[in-house]
Amino acid sequence: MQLDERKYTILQAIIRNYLETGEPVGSRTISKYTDLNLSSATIRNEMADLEELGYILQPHTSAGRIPSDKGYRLYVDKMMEEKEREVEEMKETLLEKESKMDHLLQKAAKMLAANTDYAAVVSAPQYHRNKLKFIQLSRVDVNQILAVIVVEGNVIKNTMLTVDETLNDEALLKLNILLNTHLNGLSLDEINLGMISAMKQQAGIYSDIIANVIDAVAEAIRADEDLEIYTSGAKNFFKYPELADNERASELITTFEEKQLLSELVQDNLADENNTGIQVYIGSETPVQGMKDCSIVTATYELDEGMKGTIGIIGPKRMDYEKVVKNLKLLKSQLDDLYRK
Amino acid sequence: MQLDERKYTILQAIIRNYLETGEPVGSRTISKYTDLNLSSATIRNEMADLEELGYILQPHTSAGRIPSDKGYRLYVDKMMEEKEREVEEMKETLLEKESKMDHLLQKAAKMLAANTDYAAVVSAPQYHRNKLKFIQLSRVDVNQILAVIVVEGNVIKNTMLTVDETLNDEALLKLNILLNTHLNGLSLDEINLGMISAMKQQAGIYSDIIANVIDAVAEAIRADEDLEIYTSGAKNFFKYPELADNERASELITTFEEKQLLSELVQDNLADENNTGIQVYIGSETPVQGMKDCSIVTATYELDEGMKGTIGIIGPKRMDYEKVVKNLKLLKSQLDDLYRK
DNA sequence: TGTTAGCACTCTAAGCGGTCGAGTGCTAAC
DNA sequence: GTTAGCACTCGACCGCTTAGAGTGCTAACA
Repeated sequence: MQLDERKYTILQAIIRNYLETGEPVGSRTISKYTDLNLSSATIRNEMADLEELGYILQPHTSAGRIPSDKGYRLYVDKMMEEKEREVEEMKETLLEKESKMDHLLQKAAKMLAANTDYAAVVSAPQYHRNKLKFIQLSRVDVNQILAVIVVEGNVIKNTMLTVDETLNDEALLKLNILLNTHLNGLSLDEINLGMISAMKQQAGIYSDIIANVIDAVAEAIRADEDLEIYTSGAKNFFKYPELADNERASELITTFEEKQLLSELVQDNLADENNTGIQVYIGSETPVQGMKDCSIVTATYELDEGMKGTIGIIGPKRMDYEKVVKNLKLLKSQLDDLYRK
Repeated sequence: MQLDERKYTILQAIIRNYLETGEPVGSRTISKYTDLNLSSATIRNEMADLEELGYILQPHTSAGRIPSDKGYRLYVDKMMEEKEREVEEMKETLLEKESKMDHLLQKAAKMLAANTDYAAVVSAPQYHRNKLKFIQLSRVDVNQILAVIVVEGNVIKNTMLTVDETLNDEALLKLNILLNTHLNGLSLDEINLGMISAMKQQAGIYSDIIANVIDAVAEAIRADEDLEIYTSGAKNFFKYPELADNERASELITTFEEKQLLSELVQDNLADENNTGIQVYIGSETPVQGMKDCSIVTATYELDEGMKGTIGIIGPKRMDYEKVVKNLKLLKSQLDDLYRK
């Protein structure tokens, strides 16, 4: 058996209706809902076929049908093709250029959640190709030294070091020069042990300081370890009865609170090199444990060469995919443009 | 009518039992539960009195009694007197000295939530008496200057400035000296407009840079504007049926997610100057909207002179106050000691 | 051959009445 | 002052019935 034009129209009608109501939909409803002018009996025959093909499910005998994951998938794939351009003309920068990245992203998540009535996730951009740009040690107090480390992409890391020996300004200057001449422009892979021990030797009695700074450098470069994730709209889960029962809600809230559990999602998204558009995970397709009853739609934005982050929406499987995709594309294009003009 | 010894014993028994079960407790239960050796009928009489006095409530005729806010309050006040010392001997540092403050506090919240089975809140310490300690401008790129600002208490703020004119190293050094000689050791109140314009004049064509740096300084000093709050254990709300119904849960989760809504709590706590111990808010006493059905227990910790933060537990009114107080005192003493030895 | 009307069947949700048990207030007796 | 006893109240629970939605199947129609 094949999925012909009419079957797809009926499937589409079932899904659209189910998205609205959240209730299983029956043959009579479809018979009126579409302009196919078919009786409920005919629809029933087609529905039996669609069920056999695996696109729809019956929760129990004598209930209406609901879309299966496979059904949603088909629907989403077809829909995505159509909606491609729609967004282009809506581009207008709603986001002012916030000075602080974290505020900006938190605000983006909030906006996304508010616009869609689903839960939203935004990950801070991750910096790949990370090279050290600049190191500076400064005296802050009689026995305290501040190390400032700047990595390509202007990620800044500060570390406070306590020094026992009162190291004089001249020695500090030397250390600064030593660090910068050796390390500038290098990536993590390029900083090897030989280099480090050479530097330590040159630093003499201050080799401890070098060791501490190196540690801080390593931490600054692989910043992806504590990937920052912003969320908003957890309360929206409660708007959809199929997610709001205690057990499920508790699981979702936990995942949402322990933001690191969402990192899978971000990783999965960024890993996909040639993924320029929108990614949709339906039900069990999800890379995140504990969200099997949800659908997740994500997009990747790119602030600057190599600085990629993820934005996403989490909601019930019967989410309004069109609205979600539109919102994500919009936000994506805004973020993409933000630092590029 | 007066609250005598026996009435209090009965009240205590009612509360203890209710804490365990979450169900209204009847006279027969109390008759057996206590060692007063009174029949249920006598208990009933006393309970009628306690109800008249406002310490307990009857959800409906022929149901058992549950404690009122006033009843909890009495119970908590008495309990607190007794538990004062118990904690002292348990002090052992479970928290390793984490290098990163934010990680440490997030971990503290997590621990608190895990130990108590309630939701936990931890606020990052706020720095009062804030004085500028150190400013440094460094060239990072041909037209990029990094400004590092260190405030007393070693709060560090970085700002990246883009400069049009290619300002040379000598000029940069001058600006550094200018900034440090004028501003070091000053608090926000002490930096006035006259001072700023004098500096701008001396800076000549680089007055823009001074202006930008001053802005960053102002932001660094009043860091309390974006008070950082860490939470954990939102899922625990679902363990208590009286909080887990959709509407209430949604409200709680929202408050918990929008952490800024919890700032009232922190402010309230810190404002109370001579509050050295534990604060308990029962039901409607709460300073946080949307937590009227909860009890909140908080403590204030002090990392270093003037660096105060708040830790707290949010749970149902029938929370295990003894356990909660013990845990908070423990964590408080750990945090207090952390940077003091 | 595809479409449709009709019918018997299934299953759920909702309403109803009865019963049970926990708990109360009151009264009278100790 | 304490207690036993009793009538009363009220919610939880159980089983039953009913209404309604929706199905699958069959037979008739174009």
